[in-house]
Amino acid sequence: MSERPAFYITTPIYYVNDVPHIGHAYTTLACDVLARFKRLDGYDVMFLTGTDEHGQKVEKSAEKAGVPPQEFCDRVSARFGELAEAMDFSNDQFIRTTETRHRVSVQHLWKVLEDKGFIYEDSYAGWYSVRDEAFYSEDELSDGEGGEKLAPSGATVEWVEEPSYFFRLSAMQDKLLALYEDQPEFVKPKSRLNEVRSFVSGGLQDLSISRTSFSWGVPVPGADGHIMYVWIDALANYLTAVGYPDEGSDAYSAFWPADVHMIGKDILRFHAVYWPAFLLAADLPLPDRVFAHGWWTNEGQKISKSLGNVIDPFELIESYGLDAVRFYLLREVPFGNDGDFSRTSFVQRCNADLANGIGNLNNRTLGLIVKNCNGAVPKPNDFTKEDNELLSSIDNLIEDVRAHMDNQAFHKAFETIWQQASAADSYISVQEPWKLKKTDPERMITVLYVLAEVIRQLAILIQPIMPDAADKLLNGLGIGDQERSYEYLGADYRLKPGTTISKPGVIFPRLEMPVTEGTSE
RNA sequence: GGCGAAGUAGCUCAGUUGGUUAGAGCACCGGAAUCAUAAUCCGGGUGUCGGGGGUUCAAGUCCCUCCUUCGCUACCA
Repeated sequence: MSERPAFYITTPIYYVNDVPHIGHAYTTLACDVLARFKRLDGYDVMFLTGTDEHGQKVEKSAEKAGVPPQEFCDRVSARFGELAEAMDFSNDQFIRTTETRHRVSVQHLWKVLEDKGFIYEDSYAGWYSVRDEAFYSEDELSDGEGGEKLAPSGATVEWVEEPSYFFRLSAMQDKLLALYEDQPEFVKPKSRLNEVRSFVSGGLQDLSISRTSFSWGVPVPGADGHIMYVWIDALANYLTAVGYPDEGSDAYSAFWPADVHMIGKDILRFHAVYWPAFLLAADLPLPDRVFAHGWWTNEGQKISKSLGNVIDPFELIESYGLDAVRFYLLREVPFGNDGDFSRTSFVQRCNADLANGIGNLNNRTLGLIVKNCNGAVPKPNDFTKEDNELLSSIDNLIEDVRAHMDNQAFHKAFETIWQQASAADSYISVQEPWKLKKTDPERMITVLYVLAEVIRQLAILIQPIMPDAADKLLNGLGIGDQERSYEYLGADYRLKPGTTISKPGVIFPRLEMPVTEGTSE
């Protein structure tokens, strides 16, 4: 085991009844950036993602596709693996709930909960619509012409009862409220904590956690015909991945409890209420934080399959390049808020910050060095006040960036970094090295050195969000693979004079604005 | 209906415990420069801080009220 501090971050496991879309890419990207940041910052990181593969919908979809459920899962799960590859995600594991290790883990967790008295058998009853495959509560129903009950969809419903095991969620209310009180950052953003608190304050009903009406799931130990129903099965993946039920394993002792469960706001309750309730009941340590991010709209429209405006991450990468896609998604919108995806804002953002910003800064600086310093990093003379101001602000930048990253405030972290790129542009305009070439070549050398050093640190800092572009920038400055962690930020590892510099290529291509469509609707 | 959040520049948003002429980025306009992917730099605000009332020497910031928008209000994930 290493001496480094551990950091465990998870995405939700994605349901294989769906194909990968921008929402999946977004959640996992946020985790990827944080995971990469933490690795560079000296942490031993476990970054987990995967797929949720059980349930009636999967069973039905497989049937429809004419393949066994497992084969269906293999097929769809692979698509999420392809997304991870296309997005250059650095996950350490890809868990699937159909794996044996997960069955063992979740059955063990079940038994623990049962032994501690949190599980009991009863029957689950309600108004069920066969057509909608869903239960409805009494107040959602309306009366049909023949006196029968109708669902909001207009489908007829019938009263059904099936035996089911229940989890005593109702017994956890006080403990949960105490959790939100004692650990107010357990749920972020804060508005989500308010929602959760108000939900729990209103009282909790016990949770039905098994089914007998279908069979694609983890069998309930010692209860023939029962399979586990979604929550315990799905959420327990976070434990499985680090070795549970072997609480003495290296992975478990290093990584549990998780530091951040990253989720979309749609599954907040399950992570902020059910999950800690299960863990409290099982006497297991609780994760530090559940972060619920917002949703994307597409050009102002709500995204839905029926509207046909789903954003395909593969297509985006194809159109704009991976660096731009990764950057835009986490820079454009305050993380936690909903955001609107638009081609115009995409192109504007990427051109302004990437092509015209860091890309241009790199190009003009290295271009001047190649032309005027024999293609090598020059040896600087004494730094002036202006030089020291620029250098010291970038030497200390990691402090602010780290604080923002620890709050999952990605947009602020990047804003902080880009402010320095902007400061470097101001600096180069004031110093005018292209004029110094004739008037004071020694001074020119120092100015170009300062600029190149700023680029070195900027490139190190942006590795988490744009690993590929950062790699190109660092290669351009001759920075070796072993000199790219955050240890190498600051004044102690300044750029080495003499390093060969060649004419820079275009790292951030300028994107074309989308053709404006006619104003007619 | 109940609970909660929010309404600040054309757009997206910052505005600590109330305290000098309300800020940033983008967009826009003007000027400069020409090393660079025609990129960059400097300057420029045109805001009834949702409406109304109140507390205060002083309110975007506190109180009341009204309007608008959004979220949550349990077993699809």
